[in-house]
Amino acid sequence: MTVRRSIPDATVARLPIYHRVLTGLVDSGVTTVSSEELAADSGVNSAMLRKDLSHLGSYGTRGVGYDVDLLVYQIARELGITSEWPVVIAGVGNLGRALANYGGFDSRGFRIVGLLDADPQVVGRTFGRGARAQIVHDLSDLEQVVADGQPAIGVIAVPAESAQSVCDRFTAAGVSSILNFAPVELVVADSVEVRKVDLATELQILAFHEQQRRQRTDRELIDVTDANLAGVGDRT
Amino acid sequence: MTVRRSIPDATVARLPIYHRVLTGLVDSGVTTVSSEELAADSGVNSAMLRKDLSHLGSYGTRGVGYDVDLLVYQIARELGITSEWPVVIAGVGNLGRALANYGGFDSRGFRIVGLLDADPQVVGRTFGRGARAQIVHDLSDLEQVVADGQPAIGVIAVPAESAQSVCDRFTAAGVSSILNFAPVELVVADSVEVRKVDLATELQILAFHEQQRRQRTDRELIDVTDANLAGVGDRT
DNA sequence: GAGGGTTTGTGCACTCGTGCACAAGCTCGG
DNA sequence: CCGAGCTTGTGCACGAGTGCACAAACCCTC
Repeated sequence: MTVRRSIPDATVARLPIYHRVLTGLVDSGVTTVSSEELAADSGVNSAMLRKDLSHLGSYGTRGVGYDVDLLVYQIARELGITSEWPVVIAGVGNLGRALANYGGFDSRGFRIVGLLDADPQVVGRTFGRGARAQIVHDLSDLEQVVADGQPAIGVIAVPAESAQSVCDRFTAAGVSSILNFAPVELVVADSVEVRKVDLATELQILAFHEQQRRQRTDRELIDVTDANLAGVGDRT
Repeated sequence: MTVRRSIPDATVARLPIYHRVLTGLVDSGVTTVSSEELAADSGVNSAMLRKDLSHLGSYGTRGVGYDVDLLVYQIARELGITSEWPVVIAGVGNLGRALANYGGFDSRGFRIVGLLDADPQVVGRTFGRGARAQIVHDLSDLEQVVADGQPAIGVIAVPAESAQSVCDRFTAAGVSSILNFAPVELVVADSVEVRKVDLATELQILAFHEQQRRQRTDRELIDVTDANLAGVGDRT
């Protein structure tokens, strides 16, 4: 009798993927799926998928598989998609706009309740289509926007210089979860959770592995020890 | 005598952060830094930082700390920032534009050699400021753009439906590293490395923890077991 | 030149994540 | 009603990552 709570972080990070894949299956009219199929579509090992799902409870049927509708619902409930999450976005540059226009938010329970920017040329403009349209407020009205919309999640898409300041004001206003796109390490109280997405870092990790691969193949061609990397110079 | 190669993945993922923080220190005129300080600025444990850096070699001085300039160079070399990495971006929506305009690319060795989009209204337009300006090519010219620019890294910022197709064409044309922003699990050959950034997933992870926190505090207020969630209601 | 203070580099132990392999349990046909 | 054939759920072992704690090594002062 495992206590339902305390799902491993690694599992939580994968649940949204399963949920997305399963939603696709629902649209395709599939009603039952095996761990093998779902794992393949999600790009993970089937044993890991079963263990992940077992943390939510025992919703599969041995010899058959999982009921797609039931599984979608259970994952949605665990992730909190069943309720609606107000989100506020600071910084309406290209990145902020990409988020404001992102179609997948509504269906996953997120609702943008405020856009903020410091640029007077942007303040007052409207982004987002149809019912999701939102006017951009001045960044100085942050506290008021948070008070009105009561967002639990704040997105920081402002330049690095102002990220910490916006973060401080968010947390002071009661925002307890922050998604940070600015390339700085935010300092926050323990009660606040921060997740970071750094585009340059991701590219650099790819570049590193790319370089490793090239050095490896280089070494297979000409078998020279790399002891003398004195002349660093141009890698043309 | 550890063999220089085979740096742990977890370390590789942090090197870009150290590099960024150190670059900031250089700009501030700092010449020497201790593991304690650098770790604090990078948001990690100091022992972990020292172990990370030890994988590059022994570039610190006991009793003193690390020479900032030397460390910046060594990390840059390890990450491959010393050479230039051509990058091609497919999809010039808000996200693709955010990348095209991102200022931190040049300084980290990345150079955009091609922008691609399927929308005729966007093809032919120019994005990026000054010397980084780039004309948007038609997506059907992907192979030609890759042949001309010889990019090692391809960024996929197209809608989910066309992501796999673009990915296949990228890899067929010789791109061996892919950064995927589309919410799909790409299927590729083993020789190709894919990294994924999914905005909705990040928000859902935050929402999950937010919900956990609320349930925890709720339970402290009213101590009711959640055993009876039988009446789930309509799952139309 | 010697000793105190400081900081790096790393051995060690612990935790977490992953995947194999198999028992438990379901369905369906006879 | 029973057995064959699947598929789930999980015990177990292995590997990777993390952080404490300490020896090794350096600088500076006297």
